[in-house]
Amino acid sequence: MDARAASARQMIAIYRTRPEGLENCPVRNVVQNVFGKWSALLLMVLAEKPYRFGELRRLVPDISQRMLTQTLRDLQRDGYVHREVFPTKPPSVEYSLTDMGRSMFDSLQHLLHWAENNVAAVHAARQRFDDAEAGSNAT
Amino acid sequence: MDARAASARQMIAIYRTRPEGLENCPVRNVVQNVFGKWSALLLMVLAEKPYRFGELRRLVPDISQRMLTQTLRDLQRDGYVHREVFPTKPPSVEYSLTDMGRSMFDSLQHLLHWAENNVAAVHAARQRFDDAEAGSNAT
DNA sequence: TAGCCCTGCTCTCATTTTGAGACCAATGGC
DNA sequence: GCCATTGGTCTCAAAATGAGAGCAGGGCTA
Repeated sequence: MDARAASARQMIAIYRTRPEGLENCPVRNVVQNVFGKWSALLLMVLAEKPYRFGELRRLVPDISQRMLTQTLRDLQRDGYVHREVFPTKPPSVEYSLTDMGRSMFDSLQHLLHWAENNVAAVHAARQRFDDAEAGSNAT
Repeated sequence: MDARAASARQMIAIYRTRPEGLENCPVRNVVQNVFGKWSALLLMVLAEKPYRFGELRRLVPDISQRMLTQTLRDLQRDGYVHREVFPTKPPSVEYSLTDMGRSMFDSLQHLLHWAENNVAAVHAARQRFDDAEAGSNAT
């Protein structure tokens, strides 16, 4: 009917033509990395300006060094992030968004803005759900 | 400078004012659920039309029944999905997008469309990365 | 009336992913 | 010599996920 339904049908169609399974749906394959636990947050930080490894670590203190390394490498592999090593002593590494990363982030921004504008509505929905659940449990 | 950087700064600012940690960043808290491994896919399917539990299971065969139940409950809790039980024998359950779910999905769509249009570019970037890595390993 | 199937789940256990923190090499300052 | 810096990797524990059995309540068929 509308673009929304058409897109869903298209993705489902792509999906169902492949008996091998959903891993082969190309759209999902691309989106999956952006949906990683830390990906969006790092992209958001890097959208502001380039940062060094240690700076990212300080800006996002609840990420482990291990996951920071891994997430940055995944984003670099997909072409969203550029990694540049400077021959200082000790060597420093700077991460920045590529043009493709900026292009993708512009699309991601719509969802982030929706979230900013609807935090209260989502929290209200959660509250209603939890209250209803507690009520039915207490019966 | 632009909206992109302003939004990042805003989120980082919200974040840094809370010594308790990033879990309290309201935007991240909301977005996290949409970024779940199966959330976007289910939203996309439900954007087409309402479906019953078993239908969703057949449409997305590589999701486990456990994760389907759990993801649908999370989406329902956040107010994106409506769950309705019909008193048939045996009872059947229908899941559909709420108005809020549709509103959110419209924002998510931008990213999905970007992915559809850039699958080839991402795959090319991955190929370059993997080739470079293999080359440096073989040195 | 026994046995089997359907619905939409939940429970258990194995595998995978993530987190916490130690360790590393090279260098600079004291 | 000794400790701190850089950007990592390695190991082991905890958490999330997958695979598959079990379950309740009915309707079929025989």
